[in-house]
Amino acid sequence: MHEQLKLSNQICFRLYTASRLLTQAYRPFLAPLGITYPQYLVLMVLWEQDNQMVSDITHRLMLDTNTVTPLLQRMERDGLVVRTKGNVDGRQRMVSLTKKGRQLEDKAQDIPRCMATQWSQPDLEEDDIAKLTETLDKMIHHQNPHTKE
Amino acid sequence: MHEQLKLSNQICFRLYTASRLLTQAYRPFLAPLGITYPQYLVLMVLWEQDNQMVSDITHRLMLDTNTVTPLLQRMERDGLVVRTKGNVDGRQRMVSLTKKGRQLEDKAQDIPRCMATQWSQPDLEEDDIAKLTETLDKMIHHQNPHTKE
DNA sequence: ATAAATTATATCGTTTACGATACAAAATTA
DNA sequence: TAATTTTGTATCGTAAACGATATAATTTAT
Repeated sequence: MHEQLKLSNQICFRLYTASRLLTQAYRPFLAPLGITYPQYLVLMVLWEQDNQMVSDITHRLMLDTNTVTPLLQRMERDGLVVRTKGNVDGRQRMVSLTKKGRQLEDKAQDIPRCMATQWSQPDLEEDDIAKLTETLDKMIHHQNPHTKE
Repeated sequence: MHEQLKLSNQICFRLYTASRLLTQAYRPFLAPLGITYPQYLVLMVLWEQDNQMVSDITHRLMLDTNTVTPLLQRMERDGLVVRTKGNVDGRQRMVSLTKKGRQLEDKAQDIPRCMATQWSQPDLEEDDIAKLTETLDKMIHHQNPHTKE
């Protein structure tokens, strides 16, 4: 048995699992709004600044168009956004919030607090989260094809 | 603009992104073996101990059967495992490595080292990884429906 | 023992991810 | 300007995830 091939030694497995479990924890709050977690991410990008190009969103979320385009198509189908052809550059598509998409921001307002409350626990301190954030940011920066040449 | 709804404040987005990017980093090493990352996880479970029930695998990976069954079916199709009906309990299915599946362990042997080398970097210390592991384990333990009543 | 409830796994439908490829609109070059 | 390359987005195919439901075998209750 190769020691390094044990599941218990795998950082990636931990990230994968923590990501899945935390995303699952969002579901009860997102389902009533009729959105999924990736859709929530797109909405956060647009709530922060409306009318962005598809490429802006892909960069922000570090995803590719082949993931984001269908995601946006479903969001358009569900009346959350509209996609209009860019008039400066005909290849680009501008993504804009609909009224419905904009209104969701208020409904989503409490989600961060709910989530924070839910997994506040004695053995997981503020410091741990800060350190986690810092380390994840380093890893993301290191791995992200956009941030390195 | 609700401050808490900024992407930059989202731990879950960081986990999601770090998980994706790190899984992507495995791909160049796994593709030559003809396996995906989730399949690699299943193999690690079986390399550690062969002949496990589907439920053992789902528990270990903290996944559900509706994810694991199709995963195992693809692995059986690709000749990595076989699934036999349990003779003690007829509902259970025992998953066993084939010769091919067993042989992959040697081929995968260097992957952990390759991965470690690849993202060893000046600003990401041994300590950071240890702390990350610890925090993720706490989060996973807290969120995992199996570990809490 | 027979019916009812439980359990282990499987199936189905929808949404993500992502590699590979296609396509059309710029930008560049010849 | 016509041909070529590049770029932004979309499409296609495959593999995960996961809620909901189905199925079959085991337990429990009656």
